[in-house]
Amino acid sequence: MPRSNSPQGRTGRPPLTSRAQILEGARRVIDRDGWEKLTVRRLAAELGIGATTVYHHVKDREDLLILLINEKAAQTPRPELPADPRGRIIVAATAIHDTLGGWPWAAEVLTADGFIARLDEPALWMAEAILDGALECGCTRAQAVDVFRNLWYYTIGEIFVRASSSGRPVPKTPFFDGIDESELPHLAAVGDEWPVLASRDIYPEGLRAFVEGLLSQALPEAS
Amino acid sequence: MPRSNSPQGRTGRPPLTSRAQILEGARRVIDRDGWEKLTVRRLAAELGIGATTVYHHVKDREDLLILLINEKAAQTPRPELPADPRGRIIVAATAIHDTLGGWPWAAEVLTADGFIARLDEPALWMAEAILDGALECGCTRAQAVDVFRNLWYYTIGEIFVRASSSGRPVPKTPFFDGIDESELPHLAAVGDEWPVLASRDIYPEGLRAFVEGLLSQALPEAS
DNA sequence: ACCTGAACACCGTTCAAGT
DNA sequence: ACCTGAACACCGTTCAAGT
Repeated sequence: MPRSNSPQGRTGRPPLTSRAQILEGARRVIDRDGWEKLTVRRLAAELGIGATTVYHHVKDREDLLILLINEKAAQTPRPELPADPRGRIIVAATAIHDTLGGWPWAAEVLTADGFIARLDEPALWMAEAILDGALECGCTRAQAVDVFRNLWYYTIGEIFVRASSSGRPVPKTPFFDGIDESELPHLAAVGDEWPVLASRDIYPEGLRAFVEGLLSQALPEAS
Repeated sequence: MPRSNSPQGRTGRPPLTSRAQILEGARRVIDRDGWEKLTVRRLAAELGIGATTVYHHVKDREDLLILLINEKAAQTPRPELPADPRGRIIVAATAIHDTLGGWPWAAEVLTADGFIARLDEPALWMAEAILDGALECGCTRAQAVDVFRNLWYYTIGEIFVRASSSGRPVPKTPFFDGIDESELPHLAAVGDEWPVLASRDIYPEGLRAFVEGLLSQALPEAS
């Protein structure tokens, strides 16, 4: 796994494949076949190289995904951050949500512990903005990190559910079939309405509610 | 995939393997080798049968996991539900969290759209309790479903992150290495403290904050 | 009706060897 | 230094055939 910006003294066979080409091929596979089909072997086939060659340019599959995420983040323009600190938190969390919404596979890699240390600066401004907003609201540093983590859990959970729901057959009706009405009256009452209700996007409102709750818990006597 | 409780007129070769034996074997594999190792082939090997035989008793891998979840839920005792409706929401969500915390693989299957319709009654009382609590707090039915979904996203997100963090090498220090201090001052200030802060369990407090936020948003003028 | 091995169409990763 | 095919150790699932 050589660095592209290696020191002067190069020797040996010149590279035929660059890291940039690998990332480009990965993007092509994702765009054409969907991210489930992005495998090391298929990527190699796309580039017309041996599967093993890929391992000379990226450490492993996870490394490939992290590189792809950082590249994507670098290309995504940052939204304007409002003056209101709560607004900044909301805008930053929504930016995470929107970015990952189109790339649900990224969420998979981003659940790993310490993932945040592997991200580059363009991907980290969102975390910074959330910390900044929470601190300006009066949170301690630890509380601000808690706010970030809690919003992260919520956001990633929503994306996972959305990701595994899309591309599935529409749930059949009757929905709660054979449910015990006396034991589960409310679920029975919702019944076939469930799929309809569950298809609504509630992230923006849920996020707002969560931010309110987190801040008022952290600062019970705020001005 | 024959039903165990099939009607009287049975003919042909008697079954050597039952669905119950399959689930038992699956539990053994999970307990001994970890859930990542629960594959159809390994399960068959555990039982000393051909991999293809498994498909006579369960539809596919996902079906196997759903059966396992329903079995687990049936064995888990239900906690006492407090009289306070908010308390009921918290207790039910915490029960989901605790149950899935030990079975992170279940979360994978439970993100699928319409998964809730495939659960049996013992697994559904938690959803019922959350709806019940929200309705008693004055929510409409749609709002109550929103409360459930939002808490579900948060809970499943926390479990995913926890699951992929456990069993990993402890993140190296310095944590945010080579970070741009002028661009990301708060992240730089947290620095090596991040892994310590991130290892704290914040689910209970986050849940409480979220419930507060959701209910006060749904009922702005509540008594 | 139930069970089977063989086969299909894949995975990620390592290793010794070639250029 | 870079690239390779072969190999290792797996996957889920289907299908035609056996008992």
